[in-house]
Amino acid sequence: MNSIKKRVIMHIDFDYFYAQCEELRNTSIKDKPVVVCVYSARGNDAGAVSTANYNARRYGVKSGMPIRFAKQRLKYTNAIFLPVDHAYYDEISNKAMEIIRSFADKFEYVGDDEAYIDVSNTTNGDFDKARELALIIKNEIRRVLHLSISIGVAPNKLIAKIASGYQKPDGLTIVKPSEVNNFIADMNVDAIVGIGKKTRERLIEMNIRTIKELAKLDVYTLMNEFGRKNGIYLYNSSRGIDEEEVKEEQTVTQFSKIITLKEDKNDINYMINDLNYLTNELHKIIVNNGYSFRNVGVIVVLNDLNIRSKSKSLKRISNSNEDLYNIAKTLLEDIMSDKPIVRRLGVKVSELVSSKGQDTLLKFIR
DNA sequence: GTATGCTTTCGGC
DNA sequence: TTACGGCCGAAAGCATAC
Repeated sequence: MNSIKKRVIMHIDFDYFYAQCEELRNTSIKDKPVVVCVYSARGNDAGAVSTANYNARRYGVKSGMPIRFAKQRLKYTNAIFLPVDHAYYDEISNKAMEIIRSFADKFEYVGDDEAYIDVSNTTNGDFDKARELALIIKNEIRRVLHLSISIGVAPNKLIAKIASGYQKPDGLTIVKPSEVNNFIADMNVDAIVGIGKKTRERLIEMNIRTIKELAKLDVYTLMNEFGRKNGIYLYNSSRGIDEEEVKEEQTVTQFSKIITLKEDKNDINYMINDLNYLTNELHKIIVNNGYSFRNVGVIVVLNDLNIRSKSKSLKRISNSNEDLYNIAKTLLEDIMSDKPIVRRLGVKVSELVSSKGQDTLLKFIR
């Protein structure tokens, strides 16, 4: 029968992924706090924490934290600090994704440690079968790769994503269609992807904090307050409704490259070498992936960690290194006109067009 | 006024 | 006491056109 079938969507999330990878190749560190770090060029342990295992998290260590802060917190432990090794993590990620894909009707890669799969056909819309399948996937990933993952199973991507984070690590949370509304009712509105700080604050002003409170508003009020598109989105998602498909091919939208300067600079003349390096490296990435770009941006992080950015859309697409450098230089001159003290410098390109692409080309012919 | 698209900032991992 | 990456996509802010 080809009638309408209940959708069964899984969101799969690898637990503390980078740190877990490190535990894999050196099992002796497993019982210690493990902190995977991105060290900057400044030495002295300058840099930030990328991921930490749960032994480290118990001490309040979390991603984004300065490395030296993490060291302070773990001073009296036998903690292990390691530099990120993306090549190695990618290798493991690829193997894991291959296994997950083999169980999926449709597979969507989200990142190194995250994927959605649609298993509506495989499970015939049956959430009990879905639970068995999720356990099989977890077991298979554990058997082959010795890796633990968390899975959320739900009727759509929105709820599956919330469910995978509901119990971690090594979690499995099933939310059947009839359970969706109870599952989200008491959560804060920002559990919904798409509700950020501003929207949350505007809702708080309307005396709305939880999803069930949000669901009491009618769609006209929401459209009036947040615009047509956002209003409808809020109306639906507060009811656990989300029609987004699991997309086999999700397209890259930007590439960027950012570095921490060896020392703070407030003079563009001392930043030109770095800018040249960044645009050259970024250009290699663009070319290697077979893209052209229509937007160039420059990002600067000041010594007080405030951020400034400028970007520019091009009249026509380009893939030239000269264009990239010249535009980036102009943007940087603009940013540096009042001589702020700069700590980090980055360049990005967006509005990408695959050079081999067919359909994508059409919309750029004017 | 609203919808759309472009620019800038935010936030997760 | 302080301490601070490198990416990405999403959200927010703003400009422009009807």
